[in-house]
Amino acid sequence: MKSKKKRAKQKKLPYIYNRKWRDKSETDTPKEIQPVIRFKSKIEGKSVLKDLVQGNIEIENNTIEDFVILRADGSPTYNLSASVDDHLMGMTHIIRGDDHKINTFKQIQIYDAMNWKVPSFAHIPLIHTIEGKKLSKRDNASTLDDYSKIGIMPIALRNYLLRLGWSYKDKEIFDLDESIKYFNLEGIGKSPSKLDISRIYSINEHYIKNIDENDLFNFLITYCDTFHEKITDLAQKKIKNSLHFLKNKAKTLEDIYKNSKFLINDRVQIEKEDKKLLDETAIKIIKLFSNEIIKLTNFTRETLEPIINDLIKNNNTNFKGVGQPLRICLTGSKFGPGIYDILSALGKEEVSRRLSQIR
RNA sequence: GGUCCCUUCGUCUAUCGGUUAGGACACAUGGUUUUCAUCCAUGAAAGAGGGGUUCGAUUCCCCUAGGGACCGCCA
Repeated sequence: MKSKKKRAKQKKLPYIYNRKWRDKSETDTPKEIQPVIRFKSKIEGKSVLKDLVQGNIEIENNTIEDFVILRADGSPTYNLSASVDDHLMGMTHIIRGDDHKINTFKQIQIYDAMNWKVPSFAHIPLIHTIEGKKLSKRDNASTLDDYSKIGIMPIALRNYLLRLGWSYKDKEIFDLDESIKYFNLEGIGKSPSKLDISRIYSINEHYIKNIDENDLFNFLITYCDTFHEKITDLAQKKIKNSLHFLKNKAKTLEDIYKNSKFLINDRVQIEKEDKKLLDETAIKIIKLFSNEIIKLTNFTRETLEPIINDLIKNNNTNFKGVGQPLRICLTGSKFGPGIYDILSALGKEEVSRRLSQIR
């Protein structure tokens, strides 16, 4: 058989099992081989699958070969196992990928042969990569874990996947209750859709900014524990208090984590590139700022703003001239949360401590 | 190659015979801003092609093209 198949492929002819043993009796079986058991599939006529998504699909029965249901070792193949299992489990609806369409014609014949009630089928289109091919496990962003790793929240991915290949009017954001309430088979499109990572980021960002802050906090801590580092109770407290501004600049949990690093680590590490930005004037401004804040009893935006404004005026510079050195000294990075957010999150003592280490 | 399926902006999609073809993401420009980002405004951007049916087709039918899935003693 193997050789026949090869020949068919070379000649580019359709291969179909020749049904050689279809009508032989059991006694004709050669003794020296372990036979497989094939299903005596319909040869005449057509079959119609009333698919809940795809509509009616018609196929000539003779294009379905006598498929194997028991292997040589006696174990059942997928099509037999799936049919039996689904029947025994009382399945009423089978919703699965498009790639199972042909199997359905085989499985329906098994149901019929057993006189079982045939369930309803819905074959949903596959998800394609951006290149337009079936998404497979080999693709680097195909598993849930891949998305968790980059800080995509489950609820965001759920929302994205819900809207991929399905729609309800112009609605884009669905919480869990709405997903259940509005989802239906009728809204599913027939053509495969491509996975668009920027859309996933965008929805994730929406959830980061709009869900309850306690929920966000829990997602974040779980994420850090799993993929980065264990966050101490003290650091957790600091993050929780600052989450309202940390989340503003984030598309992913990873972004929030990065923005929180200055709260997690007490030691500030300044990159070489950034160190260059701390020239004489910058250091001078830092010193002046340090001296000013010592006098403060309240350490808030209201009390800090006049100090910074004076520094800008007296040193003939702009906000960047003061804000950037401060940010670098306090967080080790040019980028990050707003300077007043950083200052009040760290508090007067910590700010003084970090600035005193600059020389 | 055979069988089956699909086809509206770059992407996800709305439209169920009559619309300036709508929205969202992404993109571009401008504004706000304190870096990065957010936010706001504006803009560019689509019915694969050809035939029918019809007063009228993105919408219904046919053909062509393009794309996809399946073609295992895998699931």
